[in-house]
Amino acid sequence: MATGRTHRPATRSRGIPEATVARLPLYLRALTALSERSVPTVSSEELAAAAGVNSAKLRKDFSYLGSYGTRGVGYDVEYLVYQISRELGLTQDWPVVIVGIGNLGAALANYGGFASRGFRVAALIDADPAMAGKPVAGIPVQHTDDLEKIIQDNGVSIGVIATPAGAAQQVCDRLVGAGVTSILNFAPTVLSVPDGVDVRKVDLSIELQILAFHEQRKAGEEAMESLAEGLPATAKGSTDQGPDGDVPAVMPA
Amino acid sequence: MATGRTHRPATRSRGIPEATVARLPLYLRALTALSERSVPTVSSEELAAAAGVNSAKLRKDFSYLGSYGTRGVGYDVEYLVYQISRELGLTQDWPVVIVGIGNLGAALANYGGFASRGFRVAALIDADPAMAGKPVAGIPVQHTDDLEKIIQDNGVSIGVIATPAGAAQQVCDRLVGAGVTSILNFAPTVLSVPDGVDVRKVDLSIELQILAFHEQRKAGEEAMESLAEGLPATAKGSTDQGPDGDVPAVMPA
DNA sequence: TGTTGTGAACGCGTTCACAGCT
DNA sequence: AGCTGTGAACGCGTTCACAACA
Repeated sequence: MATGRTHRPATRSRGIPEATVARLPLYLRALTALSERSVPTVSSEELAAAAGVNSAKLRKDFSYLGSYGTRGVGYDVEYLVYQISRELGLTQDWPVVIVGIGNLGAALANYGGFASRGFRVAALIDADPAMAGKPVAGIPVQHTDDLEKIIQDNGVSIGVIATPAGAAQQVCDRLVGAGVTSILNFAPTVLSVPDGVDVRKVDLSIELQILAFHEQRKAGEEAMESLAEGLPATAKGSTDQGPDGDVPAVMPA
Repeated sequence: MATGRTHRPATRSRGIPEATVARLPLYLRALTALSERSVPTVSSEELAAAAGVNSAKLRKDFSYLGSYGTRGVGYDVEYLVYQISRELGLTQDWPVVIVGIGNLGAALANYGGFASRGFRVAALIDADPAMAGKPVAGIPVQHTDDLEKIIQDNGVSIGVIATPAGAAQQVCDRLVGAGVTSILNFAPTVLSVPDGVDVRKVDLSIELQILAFHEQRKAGEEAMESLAEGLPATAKGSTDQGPDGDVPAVMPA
């Protein structure tokens, strides 16, 4: 992946697996909910259930951060919230720009979960001159011409691309040129970026296609079950019942 | 993950790895672009570059589908488009409902990539009576009360949840109760569903937090490099330069 | 000659199961 | 007695490298 390669041999201990990183926000959300209910401690079992993972995985994940639990007791909620927040870099403020203020861009700008966790929408940028100055979610839209200046003035290192596919690479190049090193891409295109820049993508149509694949398979199985219908009902598989409940994880390159 | 477990021992050959399934839409997109430019064939190398993966991975992925290439030549674009579409179940029409027509729901309803590939927005549903009847993206919004009837009348098996977090589980339960077996969840909550129902989630705030983690790390490395500044400039690691260029991939739940 | 298809090696992530603390 | 922390086993996915073949 484009994820900033580690360069140095790594001092060991600073090696949190990517899969673990992807789950930390999940744990943090569950912990925050517990914190709001003033729950003082949780066991790995309870927290895992709330986050939708299994407890062994959760414990191993936490073990990469350090030994923050107490044997026989569980984890201190407040303390864990702090540790994970710190690990994720949420104790600092991250100014973010959103480029492309169409339906989606506007929705993102209005999204509450943004401000809540260390992220601040520093600016909205659109190529349409007619949009310029118009406030969206209380923030005036600025024109693409000023992109570089906006990035630099606000010290932005995270950019969100919500433009049409055709404009995405160009916007990406300008963002990167202006100093952005992390990009969240909603446009249905593969972005190419220099080494050291992280890209994560969110793609509605890909998600739907993956669902369709499984949906189709289910339909096929139903048909097969219909065929086996009249049969003496042997152990027909009963939907297997795996431990269930994994969570998607956007994997890096 | 909640992804439909395979039940039966699997006839072998029907075993396409989940990671491969997640990349098929990517290949399909690249192939569609080539097709529009009337390119007749591609090599694994070219196609892989367009899709942002490496060629060995692409060839192995295709090998799970069958032997659709020609040695010494490459792959026939049209043929591959068809094969992948069929494999993903896109040769049929998938009616989809979107629940929660706020900013995001409206953006999704307006999203063009929907209709393009086998998906059709069959209905928009919202809990706000004031929205009822109002058209969004040309489709009249219907009230939540009629959810079950809408699902059944339209034969919907894929639902998109774009409600606030608080309403998501309840909406999910009703969708599943009405027969939906695949859910794309935009609400920031862990949904619990019975076995056999697939859930994929798209979570802006999680994505940003993952980016923040890497961003923070980069800042840390810069600081370390500053420390090494005055030094005689040994091989300072030169960003290692791995084969580079992968792309994130949203993994299933 | 050029490119696919794939066995084999490898590495990462998950799960198991239990030793180690409280 | 209870729950965490983790070594070890396992399985999936990626990468390598080359044989097969048009």
